[in-house]
This record gives sequence, C-alpha cells and structure tokens, in this order.
Amino acid sequence: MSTHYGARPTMNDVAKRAGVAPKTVSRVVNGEPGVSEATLARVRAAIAELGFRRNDGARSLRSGRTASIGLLLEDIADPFSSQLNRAVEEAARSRGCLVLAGSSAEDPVRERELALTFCSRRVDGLIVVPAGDDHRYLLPELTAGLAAVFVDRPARRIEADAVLTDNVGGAREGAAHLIRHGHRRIGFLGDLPHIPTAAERLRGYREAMTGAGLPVSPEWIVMGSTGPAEVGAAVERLTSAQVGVTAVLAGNNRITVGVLRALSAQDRGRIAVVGFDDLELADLLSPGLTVVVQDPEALGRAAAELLFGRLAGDRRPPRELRFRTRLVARGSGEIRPGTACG
Amino acid sequence: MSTHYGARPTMNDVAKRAGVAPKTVSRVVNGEPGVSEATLARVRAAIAELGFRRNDGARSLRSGRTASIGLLLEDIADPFSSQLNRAVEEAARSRGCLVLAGSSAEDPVRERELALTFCSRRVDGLIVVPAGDDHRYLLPELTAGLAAVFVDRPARRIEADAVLTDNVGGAREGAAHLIRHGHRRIGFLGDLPHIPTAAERLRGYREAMTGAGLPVSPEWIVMGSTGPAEVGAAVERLTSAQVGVTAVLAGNNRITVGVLRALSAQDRGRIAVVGFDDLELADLLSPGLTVVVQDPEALGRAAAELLFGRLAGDRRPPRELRFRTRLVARGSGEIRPGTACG
DNA sequence: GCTCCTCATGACAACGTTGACATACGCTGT
DNA sequence: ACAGCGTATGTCAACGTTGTCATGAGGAGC
Repeated sequence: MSTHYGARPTMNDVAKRAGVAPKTVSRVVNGEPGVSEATLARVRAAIAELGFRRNDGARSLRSGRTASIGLLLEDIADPFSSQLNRAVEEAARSRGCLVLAGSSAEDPVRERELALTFCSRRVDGLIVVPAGDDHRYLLPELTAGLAAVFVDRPARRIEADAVLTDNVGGAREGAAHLIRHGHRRIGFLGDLPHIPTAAERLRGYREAMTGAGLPVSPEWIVMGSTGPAEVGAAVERLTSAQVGVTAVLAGNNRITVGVLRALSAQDRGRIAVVGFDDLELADLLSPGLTVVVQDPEALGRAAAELLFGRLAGDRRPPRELRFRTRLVARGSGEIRPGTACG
Repeated sequence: MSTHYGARPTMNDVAKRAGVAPKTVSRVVNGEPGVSEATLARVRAAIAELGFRRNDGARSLRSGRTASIGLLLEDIADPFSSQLNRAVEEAARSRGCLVLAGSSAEDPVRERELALTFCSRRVDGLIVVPAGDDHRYLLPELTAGLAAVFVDRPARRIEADAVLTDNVGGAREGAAHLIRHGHRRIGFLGDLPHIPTAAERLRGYREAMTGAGLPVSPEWIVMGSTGPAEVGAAVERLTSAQVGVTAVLAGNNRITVGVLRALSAQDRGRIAVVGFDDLELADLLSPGLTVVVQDPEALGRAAAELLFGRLAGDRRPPRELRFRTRLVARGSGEIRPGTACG
C-alpha cells in the first residue's frame, strides 16, 4: 500500500511507478482518450498497488468547479427539511454533484455564517431556506458567479430565484374547510409573525373568514413561539368558555402536534382541527387528522432543477415558482360545532 | 466589487490593493498576530472593497486538512438518520467542521461509491451507517490516515470503532413486555435477515420467548421487505385464525407503521403491538403505542466524539460502544390476549 | 556607537492537479 | 524519400493559499 502512515500517494507517485508522466496518469484517472492499452494497464496497476485516489480539492482548485452545492435548512432533523434534503441530494447525485447541508436553526446570524462558509468552500450553487430578512451579504458572491435559489421563503433585498408554497391559498382552503362544516368561531395558531410563511398563512385564514362574511376576533389569533408549553397554553385559552372557538387551524407541523397534545389532555373531540403540513400516522389518529399538505420533495426537486439550470448557463431573469397545497380530509376537520364525538 | 463577472478576487488582488504582500493578507484573514493596526485596517478595507473570500479549497490543499467529515446514512429523510445527522452536525459545528452527508439507500455499491467520493474530497473522517458487508475497500484510506467510525451496525472485515444499539436487549425487553401481559403467541416482523440489526432483534425476541419457556413457531416470524404491502400481508397472515398470534413485535419504524395501518384496517384493538423505534404522535394513538426506543442523537454524539478523538490523535485500539434501549409503555403493549377494547 | 533582540513584513516554494502546448513516433501518399 | 498527418506522450505553468525562512527597522542595554 502506501509508503508510510499519513502519506497519500499522488499522481506523481503513480507516474513514477508506472514509468510515465503525471499527465498520463491524469488522463487515465479521468477516462480521457488517447492512452494506449499497454500504458493504461500499467497505470491502472500502479494506481491499485499504491491505493491512489485523486485529490478533488486540488482538482477543483485547478478547474474552478467544486461539483458541490450548499443546502441551508432550518433544521436538518425536521421532516420538511430532511425530505427537501433528500430530493436535492437525489438531483445532485444524478449530476455527479455533492451536497453540503447545514442547519440555520432559524437564526439569521447562523444562516449568514453557514452560507458564507459554503461560499468559502466555493460551492457552485446555494439552495437556501432563509431565516434572515436581508440577504445582501450574498451580493459579492452572486456577482462572482454563485447561483442561488431560495426555497419556502423568498430572498430579501436581493433578486433571486425562489420556489415557494402557496401558503395563502393553503390556509384559505384549510379555514374554508372548517367554515364549510359549520364553524364560525375558528382559532388560528401561527408561528412568529415576522416569518413570511406564518404571515401568509394568517392572511389566508383571514381571507377565508372575511370571504365567508365571518368576523374575526383578535382573541382567536395567536402568533408566537411553537414550543409545546406555549401552544398548550394558547389552546387552553382559545377553547375556554370565555373565548370559545369551536375549531382550530394550526399554522405548522410543530403547532399541530402541540394542539393535538393539548386537546387530548382535555375533552378532545369537540374541537375541530386542521393542520398545516402532514404528519406520519395522521391517518391513524381518531379522528384522523385533516391537513393541508405541501410537497417538500417537489420543492426540493424544483429548486435543484432551477439551480442546475443556472449552473448550465441559464441567464434569464429570476423566477418565482409557487406550488399548490392539497387538502387531505381525514375527519378532524369535519367535526361539527356542538357535536359530541367518541 | 469585483472586476468582472466570474472573476473572484484572490489574496494577491487584495495584497496589491492594500500595498502589502499576500502573506500579510493571509495573516489578517486568519487572525494571526504580528500585524500592525495600520496595515490591519488597510487590508481589511481592501478585503471589503473587493468582496474577497478565502478559498478554502486552496487552503486545505496547502494545509492537508479539509475541516470536513463525511456522514454516510441509510436515507437522509428517515427520522433515525436525520436525528443522527443533526447530532453529528452540531458536534462538527462546535469544532469548525463541515459535514458532507449522503444516503446509501441500503445499497452496498452506492455506499462504497459515496464513501470513496468523500475520500476523494479528502474528508478528515468518516461516520458510516453501513449497508454493505465488506468494508475492506476503506483499507487504503485508513492506512493513509482516514478516521472512521461505524454507527448502528459494526464494520465488516476491517477493525474500526463502532457505536451500536443493544438490539438484542431491546427486542428481548419488548417481547418480555408482551409476555408479561399474558401473551404466548407473539409474532415478530423484521427487516431482511441479512441486516445485522434485524438479526439481532430477532435473536432478542427468541431469547425472551425461550427464556419464558414459550415455544416459537416458525409461522410467527416474518423477515423481509418493509414495504406497506408486504407488511400488510404479513399482518393479515399472522393474525388469521390459522396462525393466531395475539401480539406483534415490530422490528423497526417502517414495519410498525405498516402494522398499525394493517390492524386499523381490520378489527384493531385485539392485537397487542410493541414497536422498535419511537414515532412522533405515538402517544396520541388510542391506545398509545408502546415502543422500544433507541436514541439516535446519543449515537450521533458518541460517534462524533469518538471520531474527533481519533482526529485529535487518539491511537488506542478500536472501541465498541453499545447503547441501551428504553421501553416506553403507552398502552398498545398492555392489551391482554382475548380482551376486547375500544 | 555597537550589539542584540523584537516586531512587522516580505520572498519563495510547495500542496496535487490539469489546460495549453510541444514533441516524437509511425504511417500514408506521391 | 519527403512532406504531412494523426496518435501517444511529455513539459510546463498555473490554480490560491500558507509554512519556512529571510529581511529590515527600531529600541534597549552597555
């Protein structure tokens, strides 16, 4: 194998061993034509004997392409993020490209750090689920040729491609579903209001209500932290006799789980629920959980397509793709106000 | 900003602009001491004006360290993998290290390709949830100084650190729980038998049965594909009057979901279930799902600790860490045979 | 006024690879 | 026999950074 611990053989070592020039080794390693069978065999043998492996760092220093893209997520472990991640990975893989993924943890500072770290690694492109509200820090990189696509939320203060979910429409549909089933006092539980998707979903909820000629009490709306304790307290208040909502639209995954936990702790079954984002097992609950689903894989695929298009030379003006949501009715949204239910 | 499209400024450009040598720019960029206040300011200004960003590829070519590790998972989007991923990411982040993650999709060929791709990128270390059963392809890399830690399943045919779950003990405990609640005819549904974890869990099940003096009929054991259709069919058979198991131990996450779906489609509630791996919402089902949980975050953290220890120079012989499981009783495992239940 | 030392800075080469270009060989056609 | 060509191979420099060593200016100590 190699000479001694920690010493990796280089093309030079292989070249000496095979009695050829380094350039010839390069040709063999990269499958370039114009190498005779005999030389090919000798070089291959030398490569195997030494355990040589091309140093891609040096390669991309010379060639200017790293064949890697950066993926900036909210939280890698979150189902939305990880499904997106997989779709992007798959698209990248089919193009011989590697994905560097990282979590911003919803922290703009961390988002920026991570994005710039990726830039230092000279990723060819960046796919970002943004946490911050100012992406001008990317301007020098974009000028230098970086391609960037934003997902789930648009870029702020710069122009860039974006792949989004129709949050307004989705929330409108979710609320409309509850209204259709006889509810007039519907609560909305959303994420922090400065998050664009949260604001859009709130808007969809309002549109559905006013569109149906229903009033909206400020008491019915709680925007804030999505921790279990906070959501539990909010549910408690919304369903109290004082406020008295008969249905709840939950603005995202974590909130939905919080709502279900809180309701199951009390006399669940009287309150109708529609959640935003699907949950594994949602169909096995009783009643099944009615949800408005987005399609993270489609978002990821689309973002990757867009990005690789840019990398292939697409110079058209930035585009904004918007994906529709789908309502999946499973029972929890069909509970009628005042109906008792097992 | 930069001169023209696609041209990234280098340390040389910054140096010229600031009227210093490249090495001085390097010192500034890396926060090395021995630069006067005046020069520091001039260099910083030049960096800002040009939008300079250090090229980490060139840096690691020179220094020999990439400050990145590779993480090879079964499927990035799977909860087990993505939780592991996050724990590893966190550990890496705190050490200024980046994570390259990829999915093998349980395919040994793909595992090998991806692992070797990571090696070409000269990752400092590798954390692998192995799919294949021969890891000798890593030998040249290990000789050359690569650090590797295996997770969930041990390395095969090479000696390497491993961080594992006590699968035998976990399955034993799960089965014992069912036995304790009066079951004598207990089915086991597991993954493909050549997967080490699947085999270990089967062994745990057998140990619990024989330990309790109970016979095990081959009909009660189904090892195979974890697709919903296959699992559904298996459940159908196990619970038929012919075979007549009164309880099922599900060998992993996907199987548990399949089992629950199949049971809810028939007269659910009569069959007791214990699952391996937790599921979000498991506590909201009725009855709540009793599970044997592993701790993917702990595995990830431990693997990262071990790896960074190696990178820091730990030369002790390979270690094998084994993590205990925990039984979380929520109701589905407490159903007694022959008991009707709402 | 001299040595000696510190501190700021610079010169240079090397990391491993590849693109551009050069060379050497054998062959074809006349 | 010689121009002309194609094929196999080699030479060289450059990608952007940093480790090693050298240099020069200024200050302290005698």
